[in-house]
Amino acid sequence: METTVNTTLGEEGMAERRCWLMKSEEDEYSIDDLERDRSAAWTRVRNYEARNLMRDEMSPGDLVLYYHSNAKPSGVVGLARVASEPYPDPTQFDEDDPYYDEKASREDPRWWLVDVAFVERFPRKVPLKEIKKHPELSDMVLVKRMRLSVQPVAAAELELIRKLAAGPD
DNA sequence: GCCAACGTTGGC
DNA sequence: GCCAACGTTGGC
Repeated sequence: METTVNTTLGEEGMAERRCWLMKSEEDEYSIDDLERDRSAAWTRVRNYEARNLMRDEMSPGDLVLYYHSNAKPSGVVGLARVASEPYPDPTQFDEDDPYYDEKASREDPRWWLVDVAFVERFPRKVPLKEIKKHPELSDMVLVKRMRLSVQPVAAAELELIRKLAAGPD
């Protein structure tokens, strides 16, 4: 019997679970930081497509591939999960924050986010280069497009990357 | 650190 | 509503 994410992680509920990939620059906020903090508000996303996914599509419990961008090499380093309902990104209201948005108001927030919780660090990083080599992963948004820091991932893609993370081949 | 890709802004 | 200028992402 094939091991599935649901059984290995003991997820509660049988509802259909969506999967995601979220990028973070390794020296900005790494998976080590997330493990230390246990969870984090995914602040300062200022891209509408990424916002829409967090605001409209994510559900608590959804699994998230944690991706280090600007790393050596860049790649998927672990697993997280969506840990809250969407709520307004507080940094948009903070005049001292570089991501302050003067067009946003508390009555009409522009930027939304979710909390993300640490699940596991993979035994090894799966580099982007390796992901690009796998025909089964050629439809990933990560491969087809650049510059989208929050993106959907198929369950089969997530499973394969977890397997690759257990060891090459 | 370079620079290509590409999303956003703003003049018209 | 077009599109050039601009700014940012993110691989390398």
